[in-house]
Amino acid sequence: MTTVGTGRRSRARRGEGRKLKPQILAAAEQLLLETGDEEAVSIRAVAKKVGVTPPSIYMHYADKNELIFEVCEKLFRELDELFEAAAAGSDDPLESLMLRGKAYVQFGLEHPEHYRIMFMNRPGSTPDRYKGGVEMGDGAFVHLVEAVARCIEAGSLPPQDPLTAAIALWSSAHGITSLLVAKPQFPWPDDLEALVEQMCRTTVQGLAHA
Amino acid sequence: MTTVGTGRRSRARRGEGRKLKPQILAAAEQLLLETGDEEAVSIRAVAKKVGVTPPSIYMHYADKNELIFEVCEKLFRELDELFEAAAAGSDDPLESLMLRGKAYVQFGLEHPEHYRIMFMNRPGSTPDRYKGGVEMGDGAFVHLVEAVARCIEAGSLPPQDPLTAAIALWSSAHGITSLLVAKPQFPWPDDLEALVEQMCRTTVQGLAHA
DNA sequence: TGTACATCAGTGAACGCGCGTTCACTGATGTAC
DNA sequence: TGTACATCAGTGAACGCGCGTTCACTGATGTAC
Repeated sequence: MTTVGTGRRSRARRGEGRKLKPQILAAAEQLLLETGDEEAVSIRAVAKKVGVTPPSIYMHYADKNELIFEVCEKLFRELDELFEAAAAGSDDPLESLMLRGKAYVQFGLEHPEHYRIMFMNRPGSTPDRYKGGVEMGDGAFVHLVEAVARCIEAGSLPPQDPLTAAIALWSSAHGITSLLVAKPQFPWPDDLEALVEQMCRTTVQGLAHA
Repeated sequence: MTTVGTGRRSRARRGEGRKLKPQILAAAEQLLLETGDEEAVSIRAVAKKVGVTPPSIYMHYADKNELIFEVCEKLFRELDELFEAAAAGSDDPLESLMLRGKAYVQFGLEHPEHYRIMFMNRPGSTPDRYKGGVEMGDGAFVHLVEAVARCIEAGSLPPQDPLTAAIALWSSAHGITSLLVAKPQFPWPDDLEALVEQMCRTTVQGLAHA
């Protein structure tokens, strides 16, 4: 467990109190990554990691929910950017769709605890501010729907509801990802990459023959 | 919150101590169902529900893990039986496969918290006794692989690895189920049944064109 | 048939833990006069 | 340039909570003699 910034932290100058906020956010995220355990991200643990006492967290975040929420918000933003970058890897719309799927699964496997929080958590633990907005709705999912629509326009997929098709794609990528994350000791085949590839291909294939 | 058995419980006669164990198990399961919250299933809450003091739980279960484990074990057994019954609904092997998928999703939607524990939980919370056995490995999954193999033998599906195909089917059913469970406030289409139907069909279709 | 005794199925009180959160405070820093 | 003062960025101690688990016990019940 490392401390963010200087080990022994000195109080910020007047007017510079805001500097602590991003450090708290970063500490929360790092803590999640290091421990791989959502429950390890407590106000007390975050405060300790930043090098500050627990009550001072409340100067920057109303409560624990708000902190966790901001962590998630940040992750979702990064996720969307990641997908767009991956999708840009091919000009063929169908191939680009596959790249999205693979990037999705790869993200999940590389950051299982992040993935868990984002996609496998009991709903309602997130604060009121989000009204179903963040999730997958704001960025990544909308972009996925658009990508599917482009496939249909280009004739790579037969005419169909892009929303339903996008849900199918998301579902299948999420399905394999979350099972791998939740059941690592299941007798999975050795070549995971091939499994993911096949899983994505099966769904795309299924949509192509809808 | 109801009490299992008589409200004011009288101590069991000598030699009849074993009678409490199944009641504890039932209380734990009921508590999960009623509250829809895994964290509500604490030793103390279970004891209260049975009408007994917390320490007496330890006469029947070594610790909390063992109790939770037995709850899961029971659920998995029931799940397997449910699938077999659903699959028996059609003689056509491919249709039978679809019925399995739909039964799977239906179970998840009807018992979201059970589903969460069984398929969306962090691994490692389960005790040592299970070595990857219970899961989906012992019963239901093996039966799914066999069902896929029958489809291939019958010529309903082209020759392919039944294990990989079964994983694809499980993944897609799990994908849509777990997303619906985890993200109820996502703007899902109104007709969920149609969505599930389509999801299953897409995957089967994809396997048919493998 | 009566009685001493071992056993069994629990009870009641307590342990230590980490948690989110609140409250009254402190002390360095900038600002107004 | 000097000083009183308000403000800001925190601190330290404590709150009440529910948790899993342990320990010494109790009192009814069956059994052996």
